Order: sequence, then C-alpha cells, then structure tokens
Amino acid sequence: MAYQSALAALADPTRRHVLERLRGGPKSVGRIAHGMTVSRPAVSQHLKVLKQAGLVSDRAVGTRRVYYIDPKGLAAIRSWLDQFWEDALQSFKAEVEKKDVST
Amino acid sequence: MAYQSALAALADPTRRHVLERLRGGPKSVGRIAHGMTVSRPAVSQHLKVLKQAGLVSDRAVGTRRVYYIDPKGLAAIRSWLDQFWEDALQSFKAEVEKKDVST
DNA sequence: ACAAACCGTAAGTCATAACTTACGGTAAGA
DNA sequence: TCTTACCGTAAGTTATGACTTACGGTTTGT
Repeated sequence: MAYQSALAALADPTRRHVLERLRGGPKSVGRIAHGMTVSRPAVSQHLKVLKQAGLVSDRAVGTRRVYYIDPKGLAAIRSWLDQFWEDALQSFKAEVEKKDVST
Repeated sequence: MAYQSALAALADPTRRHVLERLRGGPKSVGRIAHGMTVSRPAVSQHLKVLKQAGLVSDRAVGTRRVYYIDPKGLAAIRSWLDQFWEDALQSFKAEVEKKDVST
C-alpha cells in the first residue's frame, strides 16, 4: 500500500475520528456514525477513502458492514517515516552543532 | 508539537518533495525551489506550513534563509502512530481469527 | 548611497474535497 | 410478499488550499 494515500487520508480530522472509534474493535457504519457530528453518508465516504488507503477493511454481516482497522496502511507510513528518521536526525545534529553554511 | 498539523502538512505531495530535498542537508529557499515545478513563493508558503508543523526549522545566513529538517514534527507523528499500532494489531488479529460480530 | 540578491507576504484565481439530501439496492423479519 | 433496517452512491453546494504575479523589506557589495 502506498504511504501517500495513507498520509492524505490521515490528514482529515473527521477521518482520524472514525479511526479512533475503531480503536476499540470492529463496528458497523451506523455505530461509527452514531454520535458524530457528520451524517452517515459522510462517514461512508470517509470509510471508502480509508479503505483505499489500506487503513481499514470491512466484511458483510447481514445487512450491515462491519469495519475494522487494517495495519497495512499504518505499516506503510511507519516504514516511510523510519526511513526518513535517520537522515532527519543526522541532518539536524549537523545543523545544531556545526552551524556550517550550505548554500 | 501537535501530530495533527504534521499529518496535514505531509499530505501534500509538493511539501513532501520539499522535505525530500532537505534530506541531504540544509538548503536555502532558492536552492530548494531550483529545479522544482512550482514557483519560489510557493515553496516559501510550503516552508511556512512545514515550519508551523515542526517539520523544519530555519536560520538566517546573510540575505538567505537556510532551512533544515526538524525531528520534532516527525517524532510527534511517530509517537501517535506507535500508540495506535498496538490497538490496531490487536483489533486486526481479533477480527481475522475470531470472526465475531460486533454490531 | 546605490544597486543587486534573496526572501516573505498580500491579493486574486482555480481546482479539489468535504459535506448535504435524495435515491436505489440488498438482506432480514413478520 | 411486503415492510423495515442498513448501507453505498449520485448530484449539487460550499469551503478550503495550492498556485500565480506583484510588491516591499533586509542584507551584502561596490
């Protein structure tokens, strides 16, 4: 899964709120939407984005759709971030200590 | 630093491209913008967002402004992600194995 | 002091994405 | 079978944000 779409998906506060509500375990769309400030169709649209980003998966249970967190998307961001982390620390230390001019 | 602003900042491809260009070390605004498809003012605006998100810092060198990666923003995302990771794996495993219905 | 280099910001345009309501389709229950 | 519950999608509106050009401020060098 591409880290780009996962980052784009996590940029939206409402989408993060949906993810937070799935933290405790799988939930149906109606249960996710219940108590939120946006409408149920809005939640459906957000779930679609989260799914395409590999952050959630779903399965059918009767007439309901149960969504749950998929580690795939999170893993994609994690590896990208870790890869970045090394160079970041090195670049930062070199900056703070040396104070050399790189035009 | 808040992880929210960092995530929002990393959602934009151009902004990620700016960060990538700082991976090798500090650079002035002109040098960052050179070779990119967008204008220099656009790069300045992106740097402002990245700075507010704690992803970059800068210092003055003569008439130039040298920017460099700040680990602060990355660390914010990292800790939030790690915090999420635990529950995500647990929730995912419970889903795949048990297949129980949580309305 | 004047000119040139470098950069940030203001103002305005345009695309995108986040929301709403309305609708249709499928599964369960009477 | 008919109704009800649950959900996804289409269509339309509106806010937001990414970009451009224009401008002004500051520092260096002559």
